[in-house]
Amino acid sequence: MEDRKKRILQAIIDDYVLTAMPVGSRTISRKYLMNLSSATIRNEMSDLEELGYLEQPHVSAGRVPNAKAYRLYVDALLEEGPKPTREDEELRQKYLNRVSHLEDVVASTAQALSDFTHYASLVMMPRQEQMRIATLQLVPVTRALALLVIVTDGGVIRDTMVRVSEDLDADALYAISRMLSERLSGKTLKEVQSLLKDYADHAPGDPQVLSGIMELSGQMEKQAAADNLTVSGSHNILGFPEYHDAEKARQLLSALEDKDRLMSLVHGTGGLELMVHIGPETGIPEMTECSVALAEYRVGQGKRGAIGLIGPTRMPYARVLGTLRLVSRALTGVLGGEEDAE
Amino acid sequence: MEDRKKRILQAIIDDYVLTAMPVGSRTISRKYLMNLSSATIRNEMSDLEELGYLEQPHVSAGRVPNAKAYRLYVDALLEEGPKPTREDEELRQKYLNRVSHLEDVVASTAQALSDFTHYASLVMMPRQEQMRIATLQLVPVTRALALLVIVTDGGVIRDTMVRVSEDLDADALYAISRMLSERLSGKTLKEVQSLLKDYADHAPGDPQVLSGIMELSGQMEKQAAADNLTVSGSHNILGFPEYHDAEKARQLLSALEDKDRLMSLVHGTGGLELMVHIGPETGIPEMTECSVALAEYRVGQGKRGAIGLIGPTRMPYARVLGTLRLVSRALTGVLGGEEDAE
DNA sequence: GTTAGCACTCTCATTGGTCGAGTGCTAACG
DNA sequence: CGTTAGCACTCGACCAATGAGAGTGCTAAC
Repeated sequence: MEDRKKRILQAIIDDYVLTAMPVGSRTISRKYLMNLSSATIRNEMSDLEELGYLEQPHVSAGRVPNAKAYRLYVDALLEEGPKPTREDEELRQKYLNRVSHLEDVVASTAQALSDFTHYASLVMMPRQEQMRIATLQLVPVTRALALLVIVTDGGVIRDTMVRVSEDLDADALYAISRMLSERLSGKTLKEVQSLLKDYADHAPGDPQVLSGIMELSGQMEKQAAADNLTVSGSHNILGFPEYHDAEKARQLLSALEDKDRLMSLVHGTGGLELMVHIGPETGIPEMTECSVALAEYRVGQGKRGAIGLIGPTRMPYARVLGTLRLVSRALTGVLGGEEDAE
Repeated sequence: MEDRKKRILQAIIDDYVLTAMPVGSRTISRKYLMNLSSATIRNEMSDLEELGYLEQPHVSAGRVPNAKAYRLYVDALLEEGPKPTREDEELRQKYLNRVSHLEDVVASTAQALSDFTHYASLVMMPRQEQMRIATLQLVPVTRALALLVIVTDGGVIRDTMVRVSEDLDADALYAISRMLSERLSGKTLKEVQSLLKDYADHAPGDPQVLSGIMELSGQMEKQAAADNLTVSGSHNILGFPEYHDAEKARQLLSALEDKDRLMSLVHGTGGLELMVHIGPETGIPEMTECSVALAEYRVGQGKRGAIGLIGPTRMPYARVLGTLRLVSRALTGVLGGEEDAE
């Protein structure tokens, strides 16, 4: 595509991002490309429409950029890499002085992110399967119930109740814990499951505990795949003119509450630091008019989570991606992922 | 107030709950109280307006019931007690076969509640301060960090990282855990704090651990007051005609994300099983046009949490309260509170 | 005390007309 | 040949006028 067409398309996108109104040829000629007349712009716009980058709501309205247009724009963006703005710096400052649980850090990051950008934000915790067990301990709760606490290398804690035989006292549980802990540390959950199967034969511990752990690890795997995705600040969605229609907004918001479907979206982040799903690319019908920008963060060795922002397709992608990249790097830094912050 | 006035007011409320439109005298005379003419109703309505139960959006619209009207209605309702409907039974069935962590049970209850009723739902976890410690255990995480797990009598688990001196190995930590556990079990968090102060003098354990626990219990108290309130299904709000205006909806939704303010609302449930805040009674400006119905549930001895539904003031209070009561009782049952389910 | 009837008020949806923004096309220009 | 000026045309937004409908308050009769 000729350079001029690109510049015009860019101008249209910029203006549309700003105003959320169809952009006319005259606007472009006056505000963006003063050396060209509106008639010329009209011709080019007509071409761009034919190429599939623009759409016209009705015959005498301006043009509106397309998913295809944003995609072109974003792809260029992703290559050169956005640079942080002053606001980003502020956000970064605000947040660098906290150290705590993974859950808390990530959740409050999401909160801050949505408060700050006025978009809805999304957080996916790292998938638990990939985590390796650091320690494991049984804490007695009642005579027949114990809490199995598993600490993983990323500082993530998981726990579930397991039923234990009644004649095990605290000391016995501790002994079992130590033994299991020694043998299982460094393993992933998947490995634990198969290991335990063999193990059950030689059965040096309480068989009930073993089966408890078996059940737990299965349960944890299931839990790992669900639940660890949260959306916050979804009310920000309502601030956008494209969602002034209550019914539309309702549909989007309920789609955002359906974690399972969102999950599949976030999953597709095949190893890229930044990525964007534009409109229909999300694959979720209710989300054809909005985009999801995602950034990956890391915890420990190679465990990946994601944070993201959700807004109308008409997002200021450069800004949004810049902020996300910054925050995800800071997260990775704070959480001891292998990549350096900044 | 005369019985007839009450009946008319009731009819107005019923119709308004159904239609969300101002109710005229003719409607009442034809649909609800066929033995009275519209003129009579008009006279009564005029009286009711003077008494402060009704309002007129404009001179020739019908009447709209007031917070005061709903209050009268709900008070009567609370006395006689609503009865469960078929739908309630269905909800109850759906949910009786789960046993798990407090957090999970309560959260999924909230989810189910909002899905089912199509209102936004709210859950408050029991205040942690009131909880008594059952066991306490230190789980080593790294050389210098341990996870302090506190199990309370209600099966609620809290944990935080504490820094421990590097020359304590797992066994030493266990020994400390046992000792602390023995001395602290049965105490509330408040008590632990003051106890530890005295305790620090005789210092039989690692002083670092002690100060860690001190810090933690303070932290937990703070945490207890925040964070344990969640709202789900808020998208349902957008389904109501009174929130078809995007700006209004946005304000309400952001108010619902402000846990602190909501907290104060829920707190006022001074020991009643059911309660309702109608419109301005909520004390939250953004919520003058909606009501919050709350029901209490119990965990262990005397620890109280709350579940609730949030909708427009024009809620079908009888249904809503019935459902809430049912669910809260079931919750209390499942979670081993002292009151019996059903 | 209740009701029928009537005049009055106010909202809402409809209609028609105007305005302005924006397009596409054509013809002229460098 | 690309660019531009000009013009006719289209379409939505806005406005005012209009009329129907819903609902009220009041009065007088039952």
